[in-house]
Order: sequence, then C-alpha cells, then structure tokens
Amino acid sequence: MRRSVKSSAGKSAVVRPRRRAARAPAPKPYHHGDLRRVLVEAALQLVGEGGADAVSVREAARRAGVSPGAPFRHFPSRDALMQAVAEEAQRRFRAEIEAALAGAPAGDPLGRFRCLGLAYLRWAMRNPTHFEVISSRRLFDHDRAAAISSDNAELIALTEQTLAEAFVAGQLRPADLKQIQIAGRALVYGFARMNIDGHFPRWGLAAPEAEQTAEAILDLFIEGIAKRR
Amino acid sequence: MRRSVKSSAGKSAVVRPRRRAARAPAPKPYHHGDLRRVLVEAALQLVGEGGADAVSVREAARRAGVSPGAPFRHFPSRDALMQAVAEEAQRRFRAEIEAALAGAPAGDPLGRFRCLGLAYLRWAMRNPTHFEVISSRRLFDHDRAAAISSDNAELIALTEQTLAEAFVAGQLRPADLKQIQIAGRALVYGFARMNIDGHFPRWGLAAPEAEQTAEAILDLFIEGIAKRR
DNA sequence: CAACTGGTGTAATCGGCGCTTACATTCACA
DNA sequence: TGTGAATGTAAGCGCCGATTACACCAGTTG
Repeated sequence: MRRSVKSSAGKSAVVRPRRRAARAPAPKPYHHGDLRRVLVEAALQLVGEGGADAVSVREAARRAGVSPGAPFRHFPSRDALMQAVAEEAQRRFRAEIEAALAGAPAGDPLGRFRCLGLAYLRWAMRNPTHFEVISSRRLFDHDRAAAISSDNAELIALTEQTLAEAFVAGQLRPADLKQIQIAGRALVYGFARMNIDGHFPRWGLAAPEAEQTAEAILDLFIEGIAKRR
Repeated sequence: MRRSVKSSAGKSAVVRPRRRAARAPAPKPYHHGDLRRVLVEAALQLVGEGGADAVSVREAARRAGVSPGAPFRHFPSRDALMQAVAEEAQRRFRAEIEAALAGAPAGDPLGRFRCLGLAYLRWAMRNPTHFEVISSRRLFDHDRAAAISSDNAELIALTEQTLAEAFVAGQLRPADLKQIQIAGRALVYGFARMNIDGHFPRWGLAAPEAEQTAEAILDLFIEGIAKRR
C-alpha cells in the first residue's frame, strides 16, 4: 500500500547480447537459478526498511533483477510472498527462542517461563518489523501456513508445559493455568506491538530503556502469578 | 491496500442538466455541502467492512457521490483522511471509557482501575476495526493528531492517577507504579490486538468466550498487583 | 445590479501497483 | 537429439493516490 518506495531505477547498464560468449562469466543467465529464495530475501529486506506495507512484488522483482511478472511464477499472489516471508521470519524467531531456552535453568520451571518471555520480548524489540510480519494475520494467512502454525503451536505447547511444571513444583499461586498463559502472551505481545505501533514515545519510553522496561514488566507479571514467599 | 472492494458502480442515473429548474428539488447541487464529514463517515464504514487497509480515497468519494479528486480538497492525502477517521474513532472510544468510569465505585480506586481496563477491553473487542485504526501509528500520525494525543494523554493520566489513589489507599503491593501502568496497558492492548490480529482461533478461543476471558485475565493481573489479604 | 474573488467540485492525467496473458528461452530427460 | 515443462520477458488491464487545469457557485463589494 501507499508505495513510498521510489527506487532509483537506473538498470540501463549495458544490455549485453544474450548469447553467452565462449568464456564469459554468464552475465545474464535467462534463468535466475534461485529466484524464489532471492525474492523472499528481498522482501524481508524491504520489511526491514519500511515495514510490511513497504513490500511490493515489483520492487522485490527489481532487486532480484527480474521482470515484474517473474515473481508470479513462484508466488500466486503478493500475500503468498508475504506468507513465505513470514515463514522465514518465524523460523528465525523460533531459533532464537530455542537458543534462549537451551541456556535456561533446568530445575526452575518458572525461571524457564521467564526465559521464554524474555526471549520473546527481546527478539520482538530487536526485530520489530520481522515481528510485525509474523504477528498479524492480515499479512498472511496463519491457518494456511502449516509450518508457521505448527511452529506457533509448539511454542504455545511449550509455555503450557512449562507453566504446568511450575505449578506442580509449587511455584504458582492458585489460578487457572490457561488464563495465566493467555495473560502472559497478551502481555508480551502487547508490549511488542506497542513498540511496533509507536506508542512508547507517548509513554516517555525511549528505545534503550524500552528493553529493560520489558524485563521489568515481565518480572512484575511473574511476581503476580508466583506463590508469595 | 489490495483493494478487495468491487463497488457496483452504476451511478448512471439521469445526468440531469445542471440548471436547476424553477421548482425542482435541486437534484445535484454542484457543491456537496458537507463533503468532509460524509467522507469520514464513508471511510469509517469502509474500515468496518474490510479493515483499515480497505479504505481508499476513491471508494470513499464514490460512496459520497463525488469525483475521485474531490476528497483532496478536504484532505491533502489519504493519511490525512485516515487521521480524521482515527480522531472520530478515538472520540467514540473516549466517550465509552468515560461513561464506564462514571458508573464506577467512587471509594475503590482499584475497582475504578478495573473498570477502566474492562471498558478498554470491551470496546476493543466490540469495535475491533475502529480499535485497529486508533491503535497503529501506521494508519495515522499520532503525534500530529493533537486531538488524539491529548485524548490519549488524558486517558494515560487518568489511569496513572487512579493507580496512585489505589496505592495511597493501600490496595497495592509494593511496586513501581509506572511499571504497573505500562504492564496493564500492554496486557489490555495485547489482548485487544490478539483479537484483531486473529490469534484467538489458534488459542481455541471463540468470539463469545473471548470477552469473558478478557475479564478473567484482567482480574488475574489485578490480583497480581493487589496487596494480598 | 454587476463584477470580482475564493472555495469547492470535475475532468484528465501521471506513475505505481497487483495480476494476467501471450510469447521466448532454457533445462532436463526420453 | 528432440521435446515438453519450467521459468523468464513483454505488454497490458484496472485499480490506486495524487496533481493540474478548468467549471461552477456563493458571498462581498462597489
């Protein structure tokens, strides 16, 4: 929408004859080779530059050095491209979460729960546009993106399990676990989206403090659900 | 973006001669009279039908019965129109909040805080697209929308004050009030956006239960910050 | 009353976009 | 070596936001 992308055009540089010379390094192979991946990367880059709305199929094609119609050989629609972009972003997100969880204390479920939330918040704060892509169903159809759905379902199951462990370990005050889980998700998701949606300036929160505030509200929440000592 | 709007066009009905006949009821006055307001209403309607992205200046003009260029006499850009739409939505939101607060218990600050959160959640759940418009800075420039900014600043100040009252009344356990406020906001905002962004189906939350879950997580949060009895 | 002036709408147009179709080129495999 | 499928290009459709030149109308002023 509202393409703000201007694109410096150019591209006039020497339209070499297509016939590949005997020893020339194949200046313009007709077939790109890995266009699909390059398109996703270009789109991911566009997301990083101007948000999800700044992604246009044509611009991605331009950056990949192909004609405007070429991407439609690989993606039936712009939304399908965005879906692939979202899958890639989700892949990175998940890798981060799992890495964080690997370095979490084993015997302290609530501590692991905190690690999960912290990793979620950190990644969202440091990759706001990528987070934006995976957060809204408008940008891609979550239900159809099997990879994403299962990824997310796994993450949901993971927090559920962690919370259950924390409960049996006697770390939680009595409450509905499902409600705790949803509330926790709403908290971190809301904080991340407040960042994306530009709410923090109005709260007097600059970028550097935002991340430590994220940690603070997570701890506030956890204290709220933890059994008082 | 990605106009899905089809618009049945038509509009061919009798292009009466412009000269107004002696007693005719002025079939097509050249000047619309209140185009600005009508455009905002049309845009608001479009938001309700297909989300914020479904708003196009041309479609709003179509529904107002004017030419595609006419809106630009009143709004320098589509974003300016969206800003006006957001101001209208924010006006309604604020009215709802204030009405809810009017019927809140006077001597119980924490109860009033709960009322605030509940009104926020309820309005957001029942007017998801309107909420979407006022929630994202992408759809309009919050900082330039003086009316909105001050509205929102007032709401922020209101919750801050309510929390402070709850604290002096001894209703809160020791904690940073600002952090409580931000956490509370993140919670309700996150829940509302999870609804907008279509997360709830993945959580097994249907529309009817969502609203009572909203209440439940709000209570969970409030119990977390309240002084234990 | 007539003429001017400023506000508001129309018509035409521009470039960008998503997407489709027809055609060109190349690769992989029989 | 030939041939079909895969993958690129070229051209074009209709939509969009936005701009410009022009038409119309209302209210003021002489």
